[in-house]
Amino acid sequence: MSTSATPRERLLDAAGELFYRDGVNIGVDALCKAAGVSKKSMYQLFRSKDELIAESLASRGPAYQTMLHPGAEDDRPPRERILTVFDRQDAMVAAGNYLGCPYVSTAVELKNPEHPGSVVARHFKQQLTDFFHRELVKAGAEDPAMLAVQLTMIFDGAAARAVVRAQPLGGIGATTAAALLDAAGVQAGELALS
Amino acid sequence: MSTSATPRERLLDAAGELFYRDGVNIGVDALCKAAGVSKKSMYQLFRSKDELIAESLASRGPAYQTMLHPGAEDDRPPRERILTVFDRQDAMVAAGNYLGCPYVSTAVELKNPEHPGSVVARHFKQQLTDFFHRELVKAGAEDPAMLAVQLTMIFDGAAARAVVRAQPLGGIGATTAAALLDAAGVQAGELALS
DNA sequence: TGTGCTGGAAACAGATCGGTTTCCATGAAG
DNA sequence: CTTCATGGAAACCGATCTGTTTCCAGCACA
Repeated sequence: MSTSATPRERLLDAAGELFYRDGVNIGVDALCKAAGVSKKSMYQLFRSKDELIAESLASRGPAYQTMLHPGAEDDRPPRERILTVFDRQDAMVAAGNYLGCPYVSTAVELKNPEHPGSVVARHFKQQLTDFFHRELVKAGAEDPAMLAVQLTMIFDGAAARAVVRAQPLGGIGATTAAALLDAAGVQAGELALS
Repeated sequence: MSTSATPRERLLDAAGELFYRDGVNIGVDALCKAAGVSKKSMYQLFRSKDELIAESLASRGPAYQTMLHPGAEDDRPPRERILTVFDRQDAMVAAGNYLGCPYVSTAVELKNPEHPGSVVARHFKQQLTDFFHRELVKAGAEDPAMLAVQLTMIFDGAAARAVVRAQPLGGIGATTAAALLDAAGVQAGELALS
């Protein structure tokens, strides 16, 4: 437990990790202990545990996206940029420390779709769909909106396979996404006709 | 709370519903109250709450499969029989009482893949894959094993969309499954060349 | 040296957790 | 009527839950 970061950052980090690994039902005591922060401080920084759940999900969004999405400097064609997301997910599954999409898992545990954490989860899923949509528009796909949703669905399906520990079938997410892109005519190297 | 069924049946029914609706963290007190059974009786019938979780999941398997899979009397070609699963899932989502696949959701909440409930979840997912596989073999698909896994993945992805309450896109599961079947050459009305 | 603020340690509160036990109403068998 | 097994109601256990409060060590600043 490094004391370098501020108590708020330490709490958000510990929350992001423990809520993901042990579920949102982990106690505040364990959380504060892991963060090296007293409960008093925690309740001064966050109104409630529910707010901490939402804030920790939101705070990890950018890092999570950087981990999944290819950067702007990656100038490969849209199809490759899209498949990169699935390749990176596959790599996390293969590494063995992937317990499903943190946003979907948290939404599953919270049940209530109006919970602030569920709202963040919905927002993040939309951002993934938006990324796919942008790439598909660049590729000149015929129905980018629907295809983007389909890709997001495959992403979450692959995550579910990891959760239930189904017999691993390496690269099944990327394979399926590629099949869908093929069917939609988004081919390797194809770019918009701009 | 009907007193007609045996205490065991009442418990399994209540558990199946409440664990699904409120999550496996609901207390045994609330559960027994809903089932009209005392805790004493519950702990005579089941060794622990964990065992009740697993048994309730297992007991609901057949009914859940009957709800999703087309029956043997449905003699339409494999492609239609496969798409029926997604159509029925879509119907449940549209009806508004669908909170995701009970087996995946429970596995997400339990975290531990060795938990008896997680084992049942894994088993059920395999059964869905097996159903797809049988139909794909009947249809003479080229790689039925992989395609069956892909379809299961789409099923779980569609379930995840329902959980996070993503903007509904009617029939997206069936549409995607159909696109995949098209790409694999499993066409409407096609049957095995037996 | 004295003052005031920050924040951790820990006790506390009231509720609930999984699980066990006691007690008693009921109803069938002799 | 007596006897005995069933099973519900509810108390009880120790642990843990979210959230609050008290107390005090440390430290910047005058």
